[in-house]
Amino acid sequence: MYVFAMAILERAHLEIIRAVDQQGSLTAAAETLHLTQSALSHTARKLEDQLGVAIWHREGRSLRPTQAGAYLLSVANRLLPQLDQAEALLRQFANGERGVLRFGMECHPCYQWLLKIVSPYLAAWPAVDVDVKQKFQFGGIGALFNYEIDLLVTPDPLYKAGLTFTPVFDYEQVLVVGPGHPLRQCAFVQPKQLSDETLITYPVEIDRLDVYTRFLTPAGVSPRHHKTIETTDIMLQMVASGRGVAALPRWLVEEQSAKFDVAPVKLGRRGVDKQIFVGYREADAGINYLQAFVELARSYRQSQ
Amino acid sequence: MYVFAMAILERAHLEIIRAVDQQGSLTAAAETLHLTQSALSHTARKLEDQLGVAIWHREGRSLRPTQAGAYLLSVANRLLPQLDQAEALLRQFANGERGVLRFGMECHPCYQWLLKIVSPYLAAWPAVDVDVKQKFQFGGIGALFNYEIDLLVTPDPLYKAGLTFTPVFDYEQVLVVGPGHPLRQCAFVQPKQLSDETLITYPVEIDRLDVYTRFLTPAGVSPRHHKTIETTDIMLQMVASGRGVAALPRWLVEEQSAKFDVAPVKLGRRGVDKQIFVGYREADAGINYLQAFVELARSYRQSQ
DNA sequence: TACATACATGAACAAAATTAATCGATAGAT
DNA sequence: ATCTATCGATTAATTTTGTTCATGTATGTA
Repeated sequence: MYVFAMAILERAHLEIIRAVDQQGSLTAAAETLHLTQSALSHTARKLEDQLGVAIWHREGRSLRPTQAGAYLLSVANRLLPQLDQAEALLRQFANGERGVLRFGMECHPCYQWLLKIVSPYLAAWPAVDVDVKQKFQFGGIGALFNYEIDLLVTPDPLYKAGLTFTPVFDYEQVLVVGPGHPLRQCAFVQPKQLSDETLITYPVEIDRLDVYTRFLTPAGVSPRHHKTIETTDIMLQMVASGRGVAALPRWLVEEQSAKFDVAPVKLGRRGVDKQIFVGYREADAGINYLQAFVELARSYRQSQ
Repeated sequence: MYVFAMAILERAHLEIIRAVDQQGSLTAAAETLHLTQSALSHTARKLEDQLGVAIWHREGRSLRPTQAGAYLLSVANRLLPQLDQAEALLRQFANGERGVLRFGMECHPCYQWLLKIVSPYLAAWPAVDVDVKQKFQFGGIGALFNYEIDLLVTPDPLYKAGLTFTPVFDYEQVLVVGPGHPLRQCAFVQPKQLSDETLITYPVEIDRLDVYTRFLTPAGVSPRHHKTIETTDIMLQMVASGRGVAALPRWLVEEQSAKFDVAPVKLGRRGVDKQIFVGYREADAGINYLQAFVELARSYRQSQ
């Protein structure tokens, strides 16, 4: 394995130089390296020939490092531990103990959900790092295929060859109203009842908003105004102060009702039920820290 | 060359990983490494098998690094330059451009002389480092044989097999007297004239002091007092203030006479002439930065 | 002087890495 | 849609390299 004509110094040479220094003789070094003395003698001489420098002074039957040898020893002591560590780390990669889990998020409630689940996961997998990305040039599915992310959290699974989606969270999408809102006491709201309201949503395309696709649009209704807000907290603040109504997961509203004076109202008689899925490449099914995340997510779903 | 069963990651692997990243494909990498595409493909696959980790995702006809691959790339970018630099430095060793010249000093005037000559030498050989040692368990010759030092500067050459000595400096050892000293006007001093004096010398054994071995002892004379002082400056200060007389090289006294009010007096009618030699191992005769030092020293001798 | 120990050497052998030839897949051009 | 150039994988043959075995030489020691 010579790769370049120029490259002479191999890892094995450094191992030999270090072993000879530690053991004090070629023969002893050969033993620790599980080789014969002859093999080391040959290799050492060849290295010296190629470098054009003596590495040891031969004085009778002992080897004393030359200046070049002393320098090489310092190189060996510096670089060999780094190579050893690299191999150890790769072994962790191989065993699936170490890795980076890159999440892609396609919806705002997904993000809220991930926050809850990531912290027990990190505790269980200390050698795994987590990264979250939210913008994708070719959509979440494309990011999965391009290996930009490893897990996609989305309400819209796409059953496509090479990808696996698993439901991890069920929730009901509800209307959120502020204090003293006329709809607050209703068992449910009908589309027409929003035609005079200001609807506040996250800033995404309308066909990705369930209030539209599964509630307003089928009934041919539009709200009087439509405002977009980035963050959930501000959105709830707006609703609590009577500036409009919003559509959010019921669990999120209930969690935040202690903080903001808001109440959930069912969307339509039947309600709007949603699911969040995680998707990953089938090729990655064997990565155990990835599987572990999916399992953890599923177990959370059971417990609710 | 496998050395350990454990060691997998070789320099060549890192070269391949770096080249594939830089060139963008196996085929292009093979070209820059002067190998065939097949060779790289084999080596890469074998490495992945041994590590148990994929280094690249194979997507159609392109290679995209996996997490492990990205990590290995960072290792390669960190370690390969260090290996390259080590080889470059060894090449300098091989060409005799680089090295460390370790001096051993066996006499105080030798040290004074070395100080004068080292600075032009360092200017001429910027890649050579100089180190000076003054204490030796088995004497200067022993230090030479033990490779503790590379050059011995001494007034006492020992023509022994394996060593070469060259005279590099001739000087006259003289008595140094202070202002108003009765001997100051004499053309020379005789041993008896020192029997009432205080003699100041460096702190070494008497049989290594030329005032004794070549002047006082042959005449059976001893000075009244004998004091020892480490440093030349303090010694001259003592002499200048009339606390005693000393024996030093004439050139040193003349150099310092501007600074201290001292004068040289010949030791005996004939004077005491001395030589400084540098000795080195014959085995090192081929080291050109060592030869260069000896040459430089000799040329200084000529010019004086 | 004999003996043990350490490194060097040459030839034979074993184990690799490398190559050549070929295949299948893919992206881009016509 | 088809063709073509390009890329990586594969197999078998070849070459190179590393290792061992047996032996030699030098050195320090009982």
